[in-house]
Formats: sequence, C-alpha cells, structure tokens
Amino acid sequence: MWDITEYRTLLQDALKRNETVIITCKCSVKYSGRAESKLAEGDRIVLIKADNTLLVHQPKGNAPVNYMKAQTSHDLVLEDGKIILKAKNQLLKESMDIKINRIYFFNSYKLEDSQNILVTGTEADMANMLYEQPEKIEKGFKPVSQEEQTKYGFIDVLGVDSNGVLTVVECKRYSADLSAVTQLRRYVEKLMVSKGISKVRGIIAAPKITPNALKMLEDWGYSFVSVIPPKYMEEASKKQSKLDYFK
Amino acid sequence: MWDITEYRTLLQDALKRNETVIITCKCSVKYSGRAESKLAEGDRIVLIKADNTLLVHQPKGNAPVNYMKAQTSHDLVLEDGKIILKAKNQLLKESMDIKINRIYFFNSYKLEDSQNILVTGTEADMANMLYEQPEKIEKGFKPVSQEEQTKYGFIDVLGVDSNGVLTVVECKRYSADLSAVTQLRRYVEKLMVSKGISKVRGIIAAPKITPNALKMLEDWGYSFVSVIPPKYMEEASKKQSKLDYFK
DNA sequence: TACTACATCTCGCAT
DNA sequence: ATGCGAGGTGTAGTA
Repeated sequence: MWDITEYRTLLQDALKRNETVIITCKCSVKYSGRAESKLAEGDRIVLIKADNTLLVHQPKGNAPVNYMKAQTSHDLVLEDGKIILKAKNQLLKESMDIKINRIYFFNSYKLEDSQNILVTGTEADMANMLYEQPEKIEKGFKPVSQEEQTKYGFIDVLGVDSNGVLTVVECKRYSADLSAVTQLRRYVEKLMVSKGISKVRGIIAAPKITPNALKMLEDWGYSFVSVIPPKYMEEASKKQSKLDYFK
Repeated sequence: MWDITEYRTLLQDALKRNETVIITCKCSVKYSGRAESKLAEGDRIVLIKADNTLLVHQPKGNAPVNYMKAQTSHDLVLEDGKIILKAKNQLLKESMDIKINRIYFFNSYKLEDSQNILVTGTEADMANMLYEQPEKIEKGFKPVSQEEQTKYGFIDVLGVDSNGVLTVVECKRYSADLSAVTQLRRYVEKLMVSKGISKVRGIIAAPKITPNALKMLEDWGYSFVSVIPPKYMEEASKKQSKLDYFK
C-alpha cells in the first residue's frame, strides 16, 4: 500500500468510477493559474470529488487553502523520489502540484447525491416580503407588478410612493454599506434615463446601515428604511410543495 | 463500531484532542441562523476541523453545501432512533442538525500545520507593478509616494498626470465591471471633496472591461487602460526572503 | 468590534 | 460564453 504505483492505480480507478477521494497527508502545494501560490509543508486533507474538483484543507478555517475547479485531470507521479499529485486544467490554464511527503490515510467512496439545498431568508425572500407588505417600506407605497418590474432588470422592488413618484428599493439582508448605496444610485440613474424622467426616489431597506453609507445615501437624497429580513421556514414549505420536494 | 455511543465517544475524544474528523455518510441537513436551509438525504463528506469548523461537502462543486464556523460545539445524539450530529454556535446564534442515516466511514487525525499560503498576482501586486512602471498607465503619469497614498485609504494607485491633474487609478485583475466603475467614481468624488478641487481624473487599469462598464466609465469622463496583471513568482521570492520562508 | 474591499471568490441566472 | 449580482459569502487589513 505504500508503493506509489499502487496509490496511482487506486486514484485512477477511483476517478474512473466517479468516486470521491480523500487523502490525509503531509504535503506542500504549488499553484499556477489565475494567480500563483506556494504553501510549505504541513498536514492537510485533500479531497478529489466526483467532478474532479480538488480541495486542499488545512486543519483550521472555512475556506480551502488551495483548490482546482471541476474538469481538472489528476495524476500521481514520482519526481526526485517524491510522490507528486499533479492536477491540470487545460481549459483554465491552471495547474497544481501537491508534493506528498507522507500519506496518513487514503480512501475513496462512490457518493450518490442528487439533492439541492433549499435556502430561505435570502434577499429575494426579503423583496417578496416587501411586495406583500409594502407598508413596511412606507405608508402609501405601491409596488408595480412583479411582471412589469422584471423589465427593469436587477431592481429588488420597484414601486410608486404616495405622491406618485417612481421609487427604487434596494434590499440588503445585513448592514447596508457603501456599495449598496452606489448600486442603488446606479439603478436610480439608469431608470431616470430609460424613462426620461428627472425624479426617481431611492430607498435602501435593510436592518441597519453603516454611518458612511448613510451619509452618502442622504447626500444623494435617498433614504433608509429599517426592515428586518424574513427567515422563517414557512417560505421553505411553499417552495417544497411547489417543487414536489418530498416525492 | 456501529453503536451510537461508540461514535459519540470517538467524536468527543477526537475533538478534545484537536483532531480533524472525517465522516463519509448518508445524511440530511437542516440549518438555522443567518438564514435557514434544508438539504434532503444524500451521500456527503462531513469534515470537523481542529478549530471546530464544520463543512458538509456534496460529491460535486467547490463550495461546501453547509457549514458552521469555528467555535461551534458538536455532539452526536440519538433522536427517534436516528443518529444526529448537532452543531451549535451560541455566539452567532446558529445551529445545524445532520441526521446521519448511514456511516460509510469515520476517521480522525491530529493534523499539524503552521504554514500560511503565499499568493502572488493579486490586485495589490498589480498596484505595486504600476507604482514601479507608471508608464503602463500613461506617458507622464507620476504616482505620489506610497506613504502619502495610504492617507487616502483604499485607492489602489494615486498620482498626477502629465498636466498635473490628480488621478485615481483603480486596478482589477480581470474584466472590470459596473461596480468597479462606481467604486472609482466614489473615490474620485471623495477626493474632490477632501481636497477641495473640482478636477480629478479616474482611470481603470484592467486587462479588459465589460461594454456597459466602459459606457458608464466614459459617460463619467473617466478612462480605461488595458493592463495585464502580473503573476510571476519573482514576487513570491521577495516575500519569501522577507519572511524567512525557508527557515 | 465595525467597516471596507479583495477573492485563484463560487454559484445561479439571464442574455 | 459573458455579464451581472447574491452569498448563511470567507478572509484580511485597518480604525
């Protein structure tokens, strides 16, 4: 089992069968592609998934320290007496070499999983909530129909205020920041041009807003409305029944 | 080994020893916290790292389908005759239940890794390149000193053009998009206010720019310069010698 | 801690 | 394929 040729066969067979491979090892990593990186020797977990995605995980942190996208080829070769896992993605012109100094553990398993995750409490759910409860934006606010709204692109909620002024609402699930304000500004200005009107209001709907963002918002004559985003699972129930989730 | 109490002990001991746990299993997942999610039954790999980060990986794709951040507590309990991995993060008010219907594989290993990755070819490297080769921006462009530049915060490169006009350069490693333009615009306007001057130029330096972004850029009187970002490993060599990388 | 912006972002969706 | 924006974004730097 400690022979490179056996591991090589194990890996190739596993990939051929679309199995997912787990290697726990001491290794160093070099990557070249969109950027370049070096990672000196340490203990890591290397995952090669059924779609040939490769992930290198250190023993801490959420994000993989190195990775290759799907449609990468993988091979184990011997260089200077060391086992190297060579990963290449021709399409993306990326490559990675993982020099494996010690294998603690090597396994592969055929994983069957056709399920998609269902997430609720997203920005889209928040926009839908405001469509159904427009008074949360302000008294007299009337959303335009969702069908009409889609014509204007990425605007979260589009409506008319109590004075009949066209109003763009940008939702954020968390604290709205400067980029939220510039995004709103962009939509407002785009709408003024496309509609040929000089007055369009802009509102940010979020639980809170950063001080700098609020200042910029007010400088531009827009306004902030504090709205708590939804995240209840009733939304999920609706989606599930729509998608025949339990069939 | 198929007894819940044994697995429970295995998990607790592993976590106590700061080992990293790998579980290959058939499971379903529910999450509640910043949002809520459900994932129906399928085969996945569950990683619990030494810092108590938890990752659930499906057999395809780069990103984990579910996860919990560091400082989460983990326990295996029996509910309705099923093994449930219960993960709780009190601080973030997040929780996850992984109902494990079958364990294909369970292992843990003490991983030693004190290394940090070194990446080159980042936006910061691109800005540094333009500092050293300002003619890549345009003839006669003179960057201000890096010390002075830092006073203005997030501006990538600040300089003066051949006519003595203050100029903000925003770098992007890939195609510059609309948000890059609004970001530039924000920096330019902030600088005009803080310096009390009416004319500040804005330049986007990137390998390319999207059509909409270019239009917006030109509408605002800014300009685009095509620059190929650096990614050579000579930068890494410098950083390495600075950091005594090989000691 | 909060704010800001990058990321080998990833991912989905629409054109 | 590209453009665009959300993300349970994660992560680092800074005030």
